[in-house]
Amino acid sequence: MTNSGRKTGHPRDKTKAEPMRAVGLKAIAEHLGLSTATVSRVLTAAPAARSIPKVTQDRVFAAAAEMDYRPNVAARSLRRQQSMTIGVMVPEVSEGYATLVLSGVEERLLEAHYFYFVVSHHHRPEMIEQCQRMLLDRSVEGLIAIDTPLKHRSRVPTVTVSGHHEPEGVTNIILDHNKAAALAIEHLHQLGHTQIAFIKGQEFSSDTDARWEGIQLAMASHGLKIVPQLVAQLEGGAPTHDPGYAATCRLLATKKPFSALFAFNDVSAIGAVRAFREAGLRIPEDVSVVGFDDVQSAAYQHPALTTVRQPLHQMGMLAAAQVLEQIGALGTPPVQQIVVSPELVVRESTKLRKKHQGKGRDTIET
Amino acid sequence: MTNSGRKTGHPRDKTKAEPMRAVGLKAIAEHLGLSTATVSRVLTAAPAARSIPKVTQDRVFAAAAEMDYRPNVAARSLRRQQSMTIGVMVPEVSEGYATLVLSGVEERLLEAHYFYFVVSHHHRPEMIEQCQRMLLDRSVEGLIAIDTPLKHRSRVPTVTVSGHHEPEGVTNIILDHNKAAALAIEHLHQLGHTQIAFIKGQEFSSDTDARWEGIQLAMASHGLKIVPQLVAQLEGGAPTHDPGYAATCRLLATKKPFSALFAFNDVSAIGAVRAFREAGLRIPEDVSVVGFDDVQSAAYQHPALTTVRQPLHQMGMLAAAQVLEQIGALGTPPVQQIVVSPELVVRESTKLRKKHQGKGRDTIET
DNA sequence: CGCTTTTAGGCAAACGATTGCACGAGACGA
DNA sequence: TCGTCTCGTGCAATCGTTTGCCTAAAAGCG
Repeated sequence: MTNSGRKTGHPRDKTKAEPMRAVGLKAIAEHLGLSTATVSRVLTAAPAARSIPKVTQDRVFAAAAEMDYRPNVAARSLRRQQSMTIGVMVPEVSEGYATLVLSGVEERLLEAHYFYFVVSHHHRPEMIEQCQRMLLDRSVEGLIAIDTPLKHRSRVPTVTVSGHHEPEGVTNIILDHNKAAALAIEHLHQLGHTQIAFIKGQEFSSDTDARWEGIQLAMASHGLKIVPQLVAQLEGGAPTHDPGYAATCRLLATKKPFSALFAFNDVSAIGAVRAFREAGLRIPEDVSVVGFDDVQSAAYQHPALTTVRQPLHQMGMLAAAQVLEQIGALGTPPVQQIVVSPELVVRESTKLRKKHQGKGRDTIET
Repeated sequence: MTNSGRKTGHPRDKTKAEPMRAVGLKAIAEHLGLSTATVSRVLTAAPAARSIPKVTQDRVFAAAAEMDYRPNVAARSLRRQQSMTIGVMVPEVSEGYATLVLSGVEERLLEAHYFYFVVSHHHRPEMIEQCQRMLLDRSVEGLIAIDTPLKHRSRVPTVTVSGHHEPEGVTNIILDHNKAAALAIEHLHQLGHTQIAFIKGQEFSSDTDARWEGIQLAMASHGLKIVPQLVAQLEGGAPTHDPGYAATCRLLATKKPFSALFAFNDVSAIGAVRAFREAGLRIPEDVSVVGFDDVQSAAYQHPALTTVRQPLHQMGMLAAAQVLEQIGALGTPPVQQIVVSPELVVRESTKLRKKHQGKGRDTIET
């Protein structure tokens, strides 16, 4: 595929093989004429360090700084029985949704000096099982599952982001899908749209059902009917716009008229836009399109996508905060569910419905 | 910002407090009437296990499986002095470029049973310094720096992806920027474009200079001149299309005519497209645009972006492979540089130049 | 002045897996 | 029959920190 040329390697660096073992407590202790116990207590600000006089403490700190002491994590983990690491499971690393959440997770975790392992399972059920185990084997202290359905809970605190029907004991960070659907439907309804088509999520996506229920509720409360032929479901797991494109083609093939589309997520919405365009339909003049998530590229599209924004970064932070809380059993009690609110971002892909349609695609409200 | 409602928490699970310590070698050994030494040797397939009879080995394996033995990573790391973990530094986790590389890294590392920590530095130099230290403190065995300029090498094998001017001893996975530029320029030239505008990368981006040199070479070899006014530089670190938009506005403000733009990356190209459109210019009819990287959303754009693709996933795999190789001092010798080839992906944003321009923006070749 | 605290810090046992060295028992060659 | 090997396994030290328990001097106090 791509040629890979190689330049000469640098010689295996055997020069001045520094046998300089990393400095440990031992080294500091000897250097100071103290015991490792004392040094450890000072450096970790252990309660027992209260009885150690200020001057000694300062000597220890000074020596540690000067000798550039770095505690050995393996030893510390072994002794303290904690790894300062949590595991994160995602469908794909390269995809917009998960990485946005991930950035929130990272931010919050690093504050607490925790690190995280990421593993992706590409929606393969046996893989997600395996991921869970691999992470536990690495003795993570907690698990965050992003858009990942868990079969059973683990021994460690677990929180899911956009999980549904999770086993007992796992905390779920979830979007208020009813509100989300209401936001979108209300927006479209206000613009005069009554014939609305939908793209449902893939079966494996945890949000699919909850969102659909929200849509049904919202449609009903606006006195609108869902036309079965105007509902298409995403198929295939690839995180590309193709499924959305295909679903939209199916929608168009039914010849049922509609003036607006509410897609399951932004990337399928983008696929839909392309399909519409190829069918000679203009966005938003002929069809209004509402996406979901508000991934970065939604705003860059032409037309810029009107979408329901999920506070993904914040959800990541909440997830991380929850795990940390449950690990440390800190102040606040663990909760079962945290629901966050969506936000409608109106951009260019939605527009007031034409009263008299030009293409025979729209219908006039009765 | 978003309301977060909380549902009742599940009670702190104190029921049947399992004091069931995780099974260790000790447990297996006792259960079998052997010593931990023997069990360890069998399970790790240590050389000394050669003298252990098959039947004993089988008993050990059986017991381990049945008791669901999981080695304690902390203890193993402590003893073996290896963490089976490598550290990855990226500018942002949520951004397309880095995550694509990351997915390659992950794929290759997991095969070798290695995990990785990710930290992002948001282009802040003091942060990248700190990241390096934090990762080393976590005793990673190797470092991968993605689009991240390193000040000095670490004690561990280090490989950069798209790094330039790196300190001695770090391996660099790099794109053939001369070829990349040649691909783009040649494509545009063949389409009849001679007045080409450029968007250079931000100063902090490692690729900026190498790419620019490639462009100069390519332009010269095609007998084309680079017009200084037609060169704008990206400013600001945000991973959004705004810098590209702004740069393009500056380009347009010079009133210098041009019929094609070669952007530093896809997201800036997308920003450029928007700027053009707002200025009443059509893509590709009035201006051809070439992006760079081929991030996911490039293909979803309207018009779909012609771009120079970097094999990012593969670069990630190569990076991971190099680190592993250098860690294990396996067969192949370490190399200083691996260069991969770009690929031109022609989509919809470039087009044969009009001979007689409609808007007075183009020039006729002399 | 005796007695109880407090102050200051050391000893040594964990934590769980790995590994160099050793040891007893049978096999084997002289 | 007496070494000498190889086989099969165990002992115990080690990796670097943490921490419960201890000692010993100094300080407080009635």
